[in-house]
Amino acid sequence: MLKISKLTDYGTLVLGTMAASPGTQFSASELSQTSGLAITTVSKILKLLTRGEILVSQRGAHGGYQLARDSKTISALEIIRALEGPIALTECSTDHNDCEIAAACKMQSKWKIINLAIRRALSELSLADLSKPVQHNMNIDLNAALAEFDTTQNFIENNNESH
Amino acid sequence: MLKISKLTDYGTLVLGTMAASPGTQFSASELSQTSGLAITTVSKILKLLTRGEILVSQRGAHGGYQLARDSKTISALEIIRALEGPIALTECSTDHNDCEIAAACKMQSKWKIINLAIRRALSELSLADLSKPVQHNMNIDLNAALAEFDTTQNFIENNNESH
DNA sequence: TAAAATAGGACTGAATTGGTACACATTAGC
DNA sequence: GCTAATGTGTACCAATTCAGTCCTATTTTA
Repeated sequence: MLKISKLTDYGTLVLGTMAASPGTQFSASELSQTSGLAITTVSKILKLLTRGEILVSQRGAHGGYQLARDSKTISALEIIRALEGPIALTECSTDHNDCEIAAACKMQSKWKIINLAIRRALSELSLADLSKPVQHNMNIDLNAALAEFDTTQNFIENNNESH
Repeated sequence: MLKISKLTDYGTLVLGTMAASPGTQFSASELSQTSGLAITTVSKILKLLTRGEILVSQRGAHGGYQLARDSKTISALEIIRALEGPIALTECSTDHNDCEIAAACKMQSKWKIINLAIRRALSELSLADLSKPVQHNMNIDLNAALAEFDTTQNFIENNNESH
């Protein structure tokens, strides 16, 4: 619940190391040593982060990884999304397409709004913020999130199936 | 990731129904019907919420459940905690007591601070807020959370094992 | 061409989650 | 008291997710 997976945790650790030396290229084995994590695990993380366009990779001998851009422009949300996959906003459509529990759909589960609010806050939190001593106010604005949510919801209703 | 489990989602649905009629007692089967959820599932939820002191139960024939107190004084955090168990703040001590990855511990994973901030915000969000149209500003104050985190951390270090 | 490195995908064991089942305890009403 | 209705507790199961590993390309440097 509201938990960050270990992979993401490790990811920020690794990214933190990289953010400390901008423009430097690190190999997976280097990062494995500095982080104390198994090289296989680090590789997996680096792979995912590259796919998420947070890192750029250089293949071949003397290859490695480096940050795709300034750590100030990399958000916590991006990192989470890269390492834990896209965030399922509308899990309703996955299971029961006939939607027996219409009442539940009606309720429009406020959690989604809260999630959205949190997500919004995370998107405003940069890797640089994560690496430095915290001196940052995360502001979660439920009203803005609600507006965003409604837009998404309308989109879904206009384009999709039941409920 | 940062997701609310279905059980919690269902839980707020059920609680929402109950909050709409304060002081009324509902049986599990009633709530099953109004929510469209299986009675077994609803029972499980109600049981957990009772254990979490969010509901009070009346056993026997014509028994049922009702809110333990005013919905304004029931926080989203409590609901989550009741339905998803205590939030593991210090997962570090669970796995590797010898703590090979000291570097990771050093980093003190800022996620925990963020989690704490979110948790703090959730504790200020009441069931009443969840049931009503949203007109509420959730404020996540990382600095306050950081202070709280440090206190917890010191406590752990003073009373516990390695690292 | 050999060595060093990333890329992709498959696989596995463990943990979590959602849901079910059943035996038991309690109470209301006849 | 008996019985039906209802909550309690525990155990269980299937499905999914998660963390981690491994193997086989592919790319690049020297």
